[in-house]
Amino acid sequence: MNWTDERVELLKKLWSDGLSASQIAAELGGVTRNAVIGKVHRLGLSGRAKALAPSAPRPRKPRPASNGAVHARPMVHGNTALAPVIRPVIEPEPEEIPDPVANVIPMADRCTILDLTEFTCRWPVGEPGKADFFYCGSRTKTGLPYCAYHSRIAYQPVQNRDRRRAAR
DNA sequence: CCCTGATTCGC
DNA sequence: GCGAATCAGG
Repeated sequence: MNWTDERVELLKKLWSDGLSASQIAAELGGVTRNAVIGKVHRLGLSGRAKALAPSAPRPRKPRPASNGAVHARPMVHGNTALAPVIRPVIEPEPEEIPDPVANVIPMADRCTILDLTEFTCRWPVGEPGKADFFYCGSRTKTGLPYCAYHSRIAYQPVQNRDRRRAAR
C-alpha cells in the first residue's frame, strides 16, 4: 500500500477528528499504526485537537425510560398522604435476545466511519482499532441510528444485556 | 498486559 | 519517504 493523495487526505481527516493511530490504520487498511504515526509526523501534523475518541467509543444506548410515565409521581403540595400515586404500567417485556447467527451483515453494507449517513446503521462490529472493525452499514429503521436488527439489541432491557464479563 | 503517541534508524 | 522497532507513558 502506498500513500495516495486519497489515503493521505483520509488520514488527515481521521487524525484531526481525534481517532487514534491504530484506529486510522484499521480504517485505511494495509498499514500499521506505526506507519500512520510515521506519516503523521512526516506531514507535520503531530499536535492535534483533544481526542474525541480516547478509547473505545460505543454508541449511546437510549434509556428505556422514554415512556410517558417517567414522572410517575407528580409534584404535590400539601397533604402527601392523599397524593395520587400513578403506578407505571409499562413492564418491559422480557424481549428475546436476537440470534447472533441470524445477523449476517452483507459485505456490501459494511462501511467505515466516513460512509455513515443518517440512513446507514452506525452499529460498530468488532473492536474499534482492530483491523476487522467496521460499521454495520445496513439501512436504518427510519429515524433511528441502527438497522432493525441492531435496534433490537440497543434497546434491550438492561438486565438482559450485561451477562458477559466473566472472561479473563 | 492492554493501549497511546514519539522517536530512531535501516531500508 | 517509509515503517518496524523501540521507548515512555496511561
